[in-house]
Amino acid sequence: MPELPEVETTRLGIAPYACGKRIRELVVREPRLRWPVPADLGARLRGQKILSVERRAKYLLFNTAVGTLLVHLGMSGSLRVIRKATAPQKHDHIDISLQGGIILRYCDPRRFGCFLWREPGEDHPLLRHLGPEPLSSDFHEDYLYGKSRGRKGAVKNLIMDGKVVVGVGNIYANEALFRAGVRPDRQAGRISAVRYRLLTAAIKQVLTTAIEQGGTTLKDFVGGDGKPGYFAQALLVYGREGLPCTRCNAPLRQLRLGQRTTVYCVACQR
DNA sequence: CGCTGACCCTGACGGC
DNA sequence: TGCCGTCAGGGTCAGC
Repeated sequence: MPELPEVETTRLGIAPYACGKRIRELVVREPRLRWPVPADLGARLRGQKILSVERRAKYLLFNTAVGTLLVHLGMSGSLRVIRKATAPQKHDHIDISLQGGIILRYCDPRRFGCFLWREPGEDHPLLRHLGPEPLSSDFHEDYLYGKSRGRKGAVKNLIMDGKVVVGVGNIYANEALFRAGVRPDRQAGRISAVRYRLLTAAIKQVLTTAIEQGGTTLKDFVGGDGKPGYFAQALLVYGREGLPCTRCNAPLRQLRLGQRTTVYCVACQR
């Protein structure tokens, strides 16, 4: 489920329950995630206080004095707050049991997520080559324009490339391109600086709005009914193939780019 | 270095 | 009902 807004929503939802608490134990029912959960992860975390919960790209970082627990939700993962112990369901692979009885329960049917360890000061390979955060000032029009020069691939693939900018998943790539009026399959290197200004702004806007609306999902999330819920945000193109464009009424078209479904308006996006 | 395609896994859904 | 193919919001990696 998670795109960046949902990861951020998750972070905001669990941080108040996790920060300052000690980890009682890590209960790993299924270690076979994207990479195996390290066998000594529980031993490292036991008794450690969670000093902060940060996010980098779509990774959640649980910082302790002895190192950092690195969590990715993959495609289908969720991490929710369990107030009173209930029986784990089918794909509830890991519990982070906290002092005070709260459990952070990790569910991930497809097991594309991960639980890994980072030593203090370590330059972790999974984080090493990540591009700037899309909502930071490091991500700006000149930066994206510069990155695009010489690239022959589709612009949609460029903005979904984590080495260029992190956190732009398939849904929001589609949405941002529509709002910026840029065709997803256009060669990245052949788009003007002016249009990269529009695109950069659209990416920031669409993610900001989604995070704000993710905030409304927050209560459900923390309340522990387990419903990941999706953003109430109206998606203008994603999932609307064949339906009329909200701007010009032309039927939206679909194609595949980098093995991912792409929807756009032939008339509005150039 | 840039780009493409394979791959990791389960579940939902549509067609027959 | 059941079986089969297709698709799904993540990302890494090998190979050219």
